[in-house]
Parts: sequence; structure tokens; C-alpha cells
Amino acid sequence: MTQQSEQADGESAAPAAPTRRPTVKQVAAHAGVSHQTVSRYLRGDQGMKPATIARIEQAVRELDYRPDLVARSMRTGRTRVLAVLLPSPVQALPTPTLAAAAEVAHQAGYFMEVAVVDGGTPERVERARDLLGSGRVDGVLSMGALPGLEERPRTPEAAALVVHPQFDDRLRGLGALADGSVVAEAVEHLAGLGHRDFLHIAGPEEWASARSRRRVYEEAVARLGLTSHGVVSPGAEWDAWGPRSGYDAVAALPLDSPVTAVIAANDNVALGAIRAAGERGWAVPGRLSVVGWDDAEFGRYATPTLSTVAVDRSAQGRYAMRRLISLVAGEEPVDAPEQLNRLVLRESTGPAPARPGRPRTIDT
Amino acid sequence: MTQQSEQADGESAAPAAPTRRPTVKQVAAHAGVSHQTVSRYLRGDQGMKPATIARIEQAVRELDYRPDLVARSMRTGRTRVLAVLLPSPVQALPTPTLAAAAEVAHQAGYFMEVAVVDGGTPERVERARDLLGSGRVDGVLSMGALPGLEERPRTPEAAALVVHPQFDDRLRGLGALADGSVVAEAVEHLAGLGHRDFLHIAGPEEWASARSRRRVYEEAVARLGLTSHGVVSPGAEWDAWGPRSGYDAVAALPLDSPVTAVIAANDNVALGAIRAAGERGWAVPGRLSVVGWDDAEFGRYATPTLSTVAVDRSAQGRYAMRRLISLVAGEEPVDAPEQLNRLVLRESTGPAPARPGRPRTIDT
DNA sequence: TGCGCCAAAGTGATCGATCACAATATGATG
DNA sequence: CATCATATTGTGATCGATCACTTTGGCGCA
Repeated sequence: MTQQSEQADGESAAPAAPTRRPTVKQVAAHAGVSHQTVSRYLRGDQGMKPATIARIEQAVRELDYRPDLVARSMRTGRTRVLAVLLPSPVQALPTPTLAAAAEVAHQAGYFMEVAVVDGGTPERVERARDLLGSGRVDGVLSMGALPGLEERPRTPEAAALVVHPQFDDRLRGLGALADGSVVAEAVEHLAGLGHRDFLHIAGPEEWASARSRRRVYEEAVARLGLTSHGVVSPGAEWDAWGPRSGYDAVAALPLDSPVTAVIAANDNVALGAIRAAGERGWAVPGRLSVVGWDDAEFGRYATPTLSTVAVDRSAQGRYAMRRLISLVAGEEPVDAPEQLNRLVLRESTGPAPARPGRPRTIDT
Repeated sequence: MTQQSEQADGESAAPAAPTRRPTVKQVAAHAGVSHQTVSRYLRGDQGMKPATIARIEQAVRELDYRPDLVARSMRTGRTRVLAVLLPSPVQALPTPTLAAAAEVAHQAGYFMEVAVVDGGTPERVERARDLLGSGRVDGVLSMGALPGLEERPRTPEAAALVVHPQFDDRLRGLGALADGSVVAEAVEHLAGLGHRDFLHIAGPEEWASARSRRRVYEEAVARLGLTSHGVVSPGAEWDAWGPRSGYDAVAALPLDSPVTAVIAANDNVALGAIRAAGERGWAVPGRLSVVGWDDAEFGRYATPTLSTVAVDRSAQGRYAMRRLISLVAGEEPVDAPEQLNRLVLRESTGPAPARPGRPRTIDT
């Protein structure tokens, strides 16, 4: 009753109750060959008679057979599944990164799956350990730092692991250094426009990229002989990278603050900063220049439009996924792309205002 | 170095070459019990001696054993994995929806994985079929329409399927009707402020929610005796739901257009519309009122801040995932939540301007 | 005709967990 | 102390695919 295979010439035509999915053996019986031959066909083996292939193809079609990927993985030890580990309370979900990574994975014949992990770093690490050792995936690409876990190739014991450079504390590949370096460019540009007094609204400390940008900012300010009026870190974790932190930071400045240039952690933060400036009567960029990060779409249409750093997230995603695939396949790791970030100047930056309070000392 | 198994008293200390992951049998041997007892422990079976449990726990710890989920799934026929199918060229990735869904899944003891599918509707349907029949997942929640596929419970043949109501062409559950109804509220509010001439910048036709909102808009305008000066649909698919379509729509209006109120497909579109208005000297809301949809975060900080419809995406995600889980477990489907959308009024809407051209006929 | 060789397909074992059922330990009772 | 009911653990089969090895078939050549 469970399986009603229609014999070659027996006329027991009752294809009505397929309570179970067909297996290789049933396809084999239907096609009049052995299960191993069907398996060969599924594997795409070369040495097969066209007639045999045709018979199997017909059987597959008639039974609507789809291979049980679980059983296949069990035997082969590989799943062709790559997981992307994504921390759950992530405000700006990197859609282009994911899309590009998915495309690379797909082209290489892998499935890409995103595992969303809520909870903090310990939960993420634990989940990563589980995933790596579960046999359910061939590789893991983590979009968050994984303290205690190292990048590694695929072994019989565990899946391969790659940490996205932006979140990697070990400054690997295009890592944090290349990531933040454009901040220096932004500071230099603003200095060229006459700005001398800067403020940095940073991202949360846990993020490698946030720390990197902060460091580059501080170095650039020091190198150019400018003044930093502080680095504001977001107090509430829940609003890290959100507009609120930018709003609060600017709203907290004294009305006669000498700050004329703000380097914000990202475009959301920049937007909040601009709003706060507007509400206290500071024109942007007349009184205050603001630079964001991300080149978010809304930044091109906001008023004023946002000066920002365009990040090639697609390239990042492609690179990270290629790296993972090379580790899974046991090939040589691919090289990091050169430069992914670009300063984009729009309406939110402009010349520094004249400074009535403290006249600029010209002593050259 | 990784694991230093301390034998009880046997001194055959050769833990040097763990080339393979340990299995239940090895754990059993290490603990001095049978493999079935270990399996019982893993299943969380009740009738077990505390002493036995302790021995097994120690063995698991010492060997760093993690069950092979693939093998388990093979035998049980279930994976405890639920997949969310996500179309790849998706502009506004529904982070809160995903986060809420992930939380619900996690609490019910499931893993949630997101499968990103690039390509169009046919590819998505094919991928869904594969996923449903691969045995790799217990259920699928699709974030895109799946023409030809019906919602269904889990069977031995295939996984359960749920289509997120926002993308479901069959108007199921809280479906498209409830979804778009707040548009009527927005139109009524604007009519109350004196607006008589409306424009709707719609989302792409393929989306059930876009069609629904458009229909509600047209009904409301007709019912209240107002004038609709057209419904603009985005021409280029690649910019569907993007600010560009809003920008173009407003930029294309004649300078003496009587339109004073715009209902935009979402906040991005609204932002583009406002930008275009600003560039041609139309004050918002002085000359033009604009309403968005989504309550995107930037809308609270943009200038002007955006009037919009707040959508409880978390509730949507929870609901969809609960529905899926009930179908997977074979329980009664859960009821749809009542009302998820709420009109939020901010700076981008205001009283209609005086109308010099065509004086308003008062004939009550 | 017979032999050997290569191509093509078949047979049985196997991956690591759980299921069904059998077997043994444990404790209460007369 | 024997006996039974119950609690706890052990033995062998099984899920559906692939791997390793064996067998059969077809053809050329002496």
C-alpha cells in the first residue's frame, strides 16, 4: 500500500496514494535499472548509455522524484550549504552584502542560508560552535566577531569558518585598517575647507570597524594639528548606529561650541545630528558640516543631501564568500580587493564658518 | 590539547588522533553504557538514573561530542529547520520581521534559516519546490508570492508552506485588506485638512500589498468625492519602492498642478517626492502634503519629519512564523492579529494651501 | 571460436542517529 | 526467599543516498 510501483506490464494502475516520497530504489524499479545506476545518473556520471539515461529521466519525471538531500549529506559528509551568521539586533542589515554573497555561493553550486542569532556575543559563539560541529553546513561566514574561534578550513570534524572582515578583530585581509582609512580623507577634506574643530560620533566599542574608524579619526586630527572636541560613544546599546545617538550628541553640545565638523558613525547617525542642528538653529553646512558613512539611499534625497563614504558592500560580500568557498574546497585563499571605500561629497559639508569667538591665529 | 580525556583508571592514554567526530557509540563506550542509552539522554528522556546521566554528561564533555544533526534528521524525518524564502533584489529588507520570526522559531525549538533567491518569480517557485521536497527543512515561509503553490501542512512527502500575508495573492488571514485599509484613514485625514486633489505613487504591480493599497486609495478618493490626479506606478523594476520613483513622479507634475496631497508607496518614495518638491520650490507641507508607509527610522529625523503609516512588522513576523509552526506541528492554525497599522502624523502633512486657481465651491 | 579488455551496470556495505522490541536490574510484597 | 510488576538499559533493524567492489556485456583480434 505504501508504494504502488506500476510494473512494466502489470496493469495495476493505481498511482493514487503516494504517501511517501519516492526513493532511488523506486525510481530504479520504475526505470528497470539498479539503484546504483540511478545514483550515477544523479551524480552526472559520464559513462552511461543514452538509452539508460532517457529511461531514468522519464522515471524521475513520472514519479516527480527529488533526491533526499539529508540522506545524501549523511553519506557524503558534505551538504553544499554555507551559512551566514547574522546577529539579530542589527539595525542596518547589509542587504547588498548578502545578495552578492548569495550570488557567488549560488554560482559555485552552494546554497546560502542565513542563520539569525539573537542574544549577545556568547550566544553567537555558542551557536557558531554548534553550527560548525553539526554537520549541517560545509562552512560558516560570520557577520559578527567570534572571540575564541579562529578561521579554519573544512575538516572531517568541523565546517570551515570565515569572519567578515568588517567584524573581524584580527584585522585580516582588507580588514579594519583599509576599512577606516577613508575617514582620514574626510578629515583632510574638511580641514581644507577651513574646519579646525571636530567631533566624532562613534559606533559601539564592540565593533572592530567602529574602533578602527575612531583610531583613524584621532590619528588624522592629531597629524593635521586640528582639535578634537571629543569622541561620543553611544550610551544605549539598543540605539547603537541609530539616529538617536547622533541627535543626542549634537543636542548636548553647548550653544557656543566651537565644533564645526562632525564625523558620524554612519548615515543614520549623521541624519540625527543634522536634525538636532536644525532644531537649535544651526544651518548645515553653514554652521556645521556633517559626514556620514554607508551611502544609504535616503542620503541622496534627504535635505540637505548627505556627504558620506560609499562602501562597496557588494564587493565585500563577494570577497567574503569567495574566501569561505576556497576554505571549504581546500583551495588557496583568494586575495582581498584593493579599495572599497570612497568619499562622496554632497550638501551636508561646506566651508567652515567665520570664527568670531576665537580668531584664528596665523603664525606662519 | 583540545581535549584531555582523563580515563577513570584504564591507562590506555592515546587521545592523540581524533580525525573524526565522535559518535553516539564512542560516547557510549566512553561512558560504559549502550548507544541507545546515550540516545535517550540526548532526547531528554525521563526515566534515567541520575548516575547514568552524570556518566554520559562527563563523556560528552570530555569528547566534546555534538550530535550529527544530519544523521538525526535522516532517521526522524524532521530537521527542526524552518526556512524563510527571501527574494534577492529586495530593497527594504524587513529586519524587524525577520528578527521577530527568528525569536518565535527559536522559542519553539526550531532553527530559522533565510534562503536568499536571486532571479524572478519562476526561479523562486522552483527553489521553493526544491526546498519543500528536499527533506532539508520542515517548513518554508515565503516572503514573495508563489503562484502555483498552495499553503499546506507538513506531510511525509513535503515540508509545510506559508506565504507571508503581505505577499500573498490569495488575501489570506490579515491579508491585503487589513494591510491597505489605513490608506483610507490617511486620505480621510488629509481631506479633513482641506485637501481635494490627490496623487498616489504606487508600488510595483506584482506585489499584493501594492495592489491593495492602490485599491483602497481609489475607493477612498471616490467615496469622499475627491479628485485623484492619477496613480503613478514605478516604471523601472530596479527602483521599485525606491526614492527615485517618488522624485520622478513629483518632478513630472506640471508647475501649476492642483495636486496638494501625495500618498506614497513607502517612506523611501515619500522622501524622493519631498526632495523633488523642495527643488522646485514647493514647501512641504505648505504647498504639498506627503504621506509615506513603513515608519522607517530616518523618517523621524528627516527634515521635514515624515507622516507615515507605522507597520507592526514584528507582529507580522511573529504571526507568520506562528502560522508556519502550527502547520509543521499539525496543530490548529493561529488567528491573525487584529490591527497592525497605525497612521502617524508628523511634519510632512498639513492643511491644504488656499486655492487661487479654482475657488472651492461651497454649496452646502 | 576463444580470449582479453574495457565499458556499463549490479550487489552489498556504510554513514550516525533513532525506533521497536527484548532483556535485565530494582524494589515491593506475601 | 520467591515472585511479580515496574523501572531502566541493551540489541538489532532502519532511514535513503553513495562508495567500494563485483559482475555482465560488447567488441576486436589472433
